[in-house]
Amino acid sequence: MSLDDRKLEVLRAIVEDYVETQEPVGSKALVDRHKLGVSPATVRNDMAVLEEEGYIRQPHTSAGRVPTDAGYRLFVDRLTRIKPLSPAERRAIERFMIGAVDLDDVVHRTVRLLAQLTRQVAVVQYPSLSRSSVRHLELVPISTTRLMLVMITDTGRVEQRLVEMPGPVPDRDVWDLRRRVNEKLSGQRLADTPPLVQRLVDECDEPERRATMACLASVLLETLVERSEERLALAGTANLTRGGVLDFQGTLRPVLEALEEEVILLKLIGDLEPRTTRVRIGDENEIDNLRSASVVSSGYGPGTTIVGGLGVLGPTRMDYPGTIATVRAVARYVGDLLAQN
Amino acid sequence: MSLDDRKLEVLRAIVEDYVETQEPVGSKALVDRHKLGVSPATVRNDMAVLEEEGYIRQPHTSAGRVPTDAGYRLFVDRLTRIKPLSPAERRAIERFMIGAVDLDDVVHRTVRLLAQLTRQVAVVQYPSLSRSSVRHLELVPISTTRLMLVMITDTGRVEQRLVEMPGPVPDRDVWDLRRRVNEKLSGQRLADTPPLVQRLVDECDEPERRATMACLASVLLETLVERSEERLALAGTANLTRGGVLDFQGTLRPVLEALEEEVILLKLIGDLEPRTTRVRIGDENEIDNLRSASVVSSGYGPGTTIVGGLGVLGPTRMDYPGTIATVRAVARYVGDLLAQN
DNA sequence: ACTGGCACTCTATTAGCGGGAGTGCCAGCA
DNA sequence: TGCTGGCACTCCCGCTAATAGAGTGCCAGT
Repeated sequence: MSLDDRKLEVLRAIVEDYVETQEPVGSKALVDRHKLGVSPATVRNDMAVLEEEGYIRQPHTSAGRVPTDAGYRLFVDRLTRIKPLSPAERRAIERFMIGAVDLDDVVHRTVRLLAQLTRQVAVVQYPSLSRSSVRHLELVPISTTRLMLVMITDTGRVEQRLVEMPGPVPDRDVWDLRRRVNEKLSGQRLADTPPLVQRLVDECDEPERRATMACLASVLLETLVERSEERLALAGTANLTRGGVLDFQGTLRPVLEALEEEVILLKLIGDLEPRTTRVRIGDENEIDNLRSASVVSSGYGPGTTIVGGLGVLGPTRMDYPGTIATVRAVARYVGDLLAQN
Repeated sequence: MSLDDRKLEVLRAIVEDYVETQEPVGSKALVDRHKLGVSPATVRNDMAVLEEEGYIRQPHTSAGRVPTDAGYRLFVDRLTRIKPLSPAERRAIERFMIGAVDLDDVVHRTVRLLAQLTRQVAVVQYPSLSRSSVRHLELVPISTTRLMLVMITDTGRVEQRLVEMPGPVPDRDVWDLRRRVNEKLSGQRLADTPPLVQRLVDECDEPERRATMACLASVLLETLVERSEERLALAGTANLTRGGVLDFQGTLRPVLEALEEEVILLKLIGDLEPRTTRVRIGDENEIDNLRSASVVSSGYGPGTTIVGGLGVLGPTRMDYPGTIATVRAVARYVGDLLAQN
């Protein structure tokens, strides 16, 4: 027994109603609200089948039906009509984003914008270092044996690290280091730098300079490439409390805990494919704490490349079409913004 | 009728028990748990007085007593014996903080440490720009008409801004600008810079350079001094869910909302006096959303100066002595860490 | 293949009823 | 004067029972 058109229509109606009302939906209410052209009894039969197939379930005998994760999945995959953004939303995006002064500002505005538009928790990843190129490296003497290494990427990120030197480094050596490092690394994608950095060390002939360069190199590699520091911004946590304690099966606890872990958040919005919006529903999230949540995420970047991810997290009972549209639009907008640099 | 010693002792007992058990405490339970040397009836009389004076109240007739905000205030002001940190806590602080590689790292570790030790929401302000001095200013050409201005402060903060120039700026001019700006501003406290920056512009004789310098100056003043960008780190939100829904009168909503507003958080941990730990209890917070919360905060910085604030936020029903001790210890530790730079 | 009817199940709500904790008050005692 | 034991009172909490209502599954009829 497969699912004919009407059954799918019934599923859509159930999802839509449940998302809106937050209450299990029964056969009678369904035919009342949606012109399905059949009687409640017929709908009940369809429901029985849908339940059999695992797309809906009843919280208790003789309550209405509620979509399962599989039901939402089917809804998202086959039943979602792309909902164009309202002009109001378009305007909101523009109004929110114009006047951003630097990358920090862009990221913060984006994350708040997302949270506000979707009324959900929003996450935005800073442009990933490994996907950026070096625009400039600066060395600033802090003390005789300490340098501050500042790296600026083409995506506007600025990272700094303190470098402890093996011995005093005179100013002119700093200048020299600075020149050589920039010559070799400027314009290179960060992911490609390791061999270049190694070469830099090898090319030093005087042992002293070699030592300082080695120091610098190790910091560069270790903290900027390997431990490829990803940064995140988060907003809209308060939105978790909408819909009472009903969503998230009683406690926000696990969700809040998950949101505190950068690693987890990165997993949520990582590994994205260009120009697609990914939806992970309930159980599809590998993280146990987020079994009652859904995540809609998308990569962003200039053109079709991806330099980072962004997304929103909410109860599985969420307005998927709207959320997907918004996330996609914002991601595209941010990408264009970056392209302008 | 004033409060004699025993009444104060009763208040202390009530606060301590209530904090521990989360339940209204009655006269019988009190004499059982604390050796007060008097009978329940006597305690009841004392309680009646304490209630009269507004330090405790009963949730319902014939329930036990619960401290009021005023009661906690009295407890904190007069009844708190300073509780020394346990060796375990001391060790935790050290273990947590060693190996911090840069300011970002220090701040993040600190905020997580605070959240973990106090089991509360922790807030840490980055060293305030206005209280820091300029260590170095760097200008990096991004395009012919765009410069990236990078400022490094003595507290380790690195701030960057994009500067849009009125016309193309040749490289040697950039070098010149860079030198002059650094000569004038290095080592100056940021709060003192406005007149100096103005002077920089005045001293330019050629009209072209004057124009670029003016541009630079306006960005410097506007974004770094006036809109003196304060940054914050937050951790431990999940701790709000401890103690069920009982604290915070039912909803986390308002609290979570407040925590999203940087301005509010800054107010909470701002205006601190050196070497003191401030406690704001319930109604003492000006922010309506936080009427059911308490904030323990302290300034930190090298020596007795303050470069930023940190603190924790939790239910009014919190372990004040312990929290105060922890906040103070962490603040001091971070201050010492900064002093080592 | 759809429909109306019907009996059934289960939930949520309400009311009623002790048990128990805690109080306030009072009279007695050091 | 201040503390204590005793006692009646109040109110919450938890339990049970009863009821109303929503929704279902099934069946016979069209």
